[in-house]
Amino acid sequence: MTVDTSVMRKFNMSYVRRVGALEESFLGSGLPYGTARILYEIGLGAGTVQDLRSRLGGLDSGYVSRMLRTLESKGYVTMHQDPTDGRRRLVALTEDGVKQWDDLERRSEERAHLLLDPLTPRQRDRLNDALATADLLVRAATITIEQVDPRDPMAQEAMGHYFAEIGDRFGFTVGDEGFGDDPSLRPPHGAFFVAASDGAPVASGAVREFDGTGEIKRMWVDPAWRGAGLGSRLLRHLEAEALRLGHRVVRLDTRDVLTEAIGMYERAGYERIDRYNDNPHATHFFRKQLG
Amino acid sequence: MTVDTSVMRKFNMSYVRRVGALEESFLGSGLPYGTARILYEIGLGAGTVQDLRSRLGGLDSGYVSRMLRTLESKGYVTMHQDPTDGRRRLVALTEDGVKQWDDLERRSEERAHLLLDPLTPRQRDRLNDALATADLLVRAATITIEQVDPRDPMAQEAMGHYFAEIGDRFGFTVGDEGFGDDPSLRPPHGAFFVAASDGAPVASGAVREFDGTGEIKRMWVDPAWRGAGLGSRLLRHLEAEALRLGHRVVRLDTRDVLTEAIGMYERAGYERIDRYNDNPHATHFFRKQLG
DNA sequence: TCATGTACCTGACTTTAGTCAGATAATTCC
DNA sequence: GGAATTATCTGACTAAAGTCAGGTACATGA
Repeated sequence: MTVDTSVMRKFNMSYVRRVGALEESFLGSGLPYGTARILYEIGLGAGTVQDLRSRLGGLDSGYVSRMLRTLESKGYVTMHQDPTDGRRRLVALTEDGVKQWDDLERRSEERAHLLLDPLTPRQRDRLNDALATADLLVRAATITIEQVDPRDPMAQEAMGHYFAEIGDRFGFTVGDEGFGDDPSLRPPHGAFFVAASDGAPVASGAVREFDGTGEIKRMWVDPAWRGAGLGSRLLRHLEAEALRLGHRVVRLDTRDVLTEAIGMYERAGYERIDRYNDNPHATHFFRKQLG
Repeated sequence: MTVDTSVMRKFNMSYVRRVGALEESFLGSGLPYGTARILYEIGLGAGTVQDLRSRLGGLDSGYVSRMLRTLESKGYVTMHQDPTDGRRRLVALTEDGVKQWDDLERRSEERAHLLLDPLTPRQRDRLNDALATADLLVRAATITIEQVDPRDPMAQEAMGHYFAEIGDRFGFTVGDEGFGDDPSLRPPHGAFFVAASDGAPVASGAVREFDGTGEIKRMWVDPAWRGAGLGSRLLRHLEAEALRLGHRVVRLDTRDVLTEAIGMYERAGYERIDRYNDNPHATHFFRKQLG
């Protein structure tokens, strides 16, 4: 497979040269780049030091600590012990810190204006569309699918969306049953996967054993992400896991209203079968031979 | 006028976080970022130290000199005196330097692949389209229109394109007449403008005095740039200059085959008039009241 | 031909960015 | 309740990035 990277590389070159100095917008604020980024992330809503570090891509803990000390001494942030876990420290902007943050915002805004203002309204719309598309696809490409414990906060959040959506779309709400913790979705006979972008779950799915064969459960894709090929990617992942767990066949159930999902299953090689369980909300049943 | 910058800013955030590390591709090469960038630019065709500094955005001369010394001691570049100006030094890659450069290329290529490979072919096409559109518009927005002497290399290059195109499209070639140097396009009664992107001319145009009123000449827009609003922008610029030169009226001639140009003149408020000169190739004549 | 300017270089310096090895206090797990 | 783990901090360090003040050789224009 040959993939042409020239368009992307050309774009990177020229865009980074012109704008990539998003970084530069942090300069001139009197704060070094790293420190300004930290201040900015705090203003964006980082609560704990941990949170901050993960948002910034795993910076050294000592390094971050030192920068926080700098910001504290300048009077931009205050730090307090987290009441729910005494090891953690909560970070917050002071009034002066908020001012600094606004200043960074303003600079960033100015920078964007410098580029957008010379364009006609039609060109601006085209540029917005192009950037939004590129953003979505680049995000989609950098999504990672990871196995997590179904009790993990990420998994819980994903299932929360999943059930909320079902409740929303079908006029019923789900109680604790099936949400909190379902051991069948955990090893050794099950597995739960979450696809995350920027630390937020955007899709989830699980495999478990049911009646001697593999079964796919909890398939959910964030509405904003549908049509980006994420569902199929996750499905392939789940099938591979089912195979690893020793199944040659997987089954799943779904509902007639979920037409996109049904189309996806069919494209992925699933065939309609008769009802195999007593799920009252399911209307369609599928199976696929693996390997 | 309120302009929504949020899409662009969101894009910058996420793109720079993921890819903006075009920079990172320079790392792992054994060279620090700055030094690697210098090596890369030399390979791209920088000839003199001066050239290099301007391409890199005006770095400190001492800083660049020191990095060149490093590259020289590693055997990646050689430096010689410029025979045409003994103050200048010419920089070139050695064989080892070319190897290093290829290595940087490979890394940059790998980085792009990392992003493109997870996408489906259709998604890749969409991303390519989006990035190409964004690239064009961003370039268009950062174009600067500058007044130059018509004898300046930039102006000559632009006029070369202009006449080549006319020769190409109308089956005749133009001799020296009008190309080399036309004093009427220079101050005090004329002005020549070039719009440049990345140092290459993409549009040109001139104002001069003819028969007591202003006249617009040498209007040319690079074919790749048509439809990006560049022509109108340049036209407004030329009109402002005509006004500054004391004219209340500008005229121009054009040819019936140039339908885009004619449309642009009409949208800009030009009205058809009778022939006012004896240009054998002109078929349409326009005039506009300024101020 | 001489003053002025240009292109590049050297040395001395500062600030940023980042790493690594412990230390400390709170929490979690048997 | 004690051991292991976790979240954060401190200190000591290095390399990279960048600035500034001269200095030298060459070029240019009156």
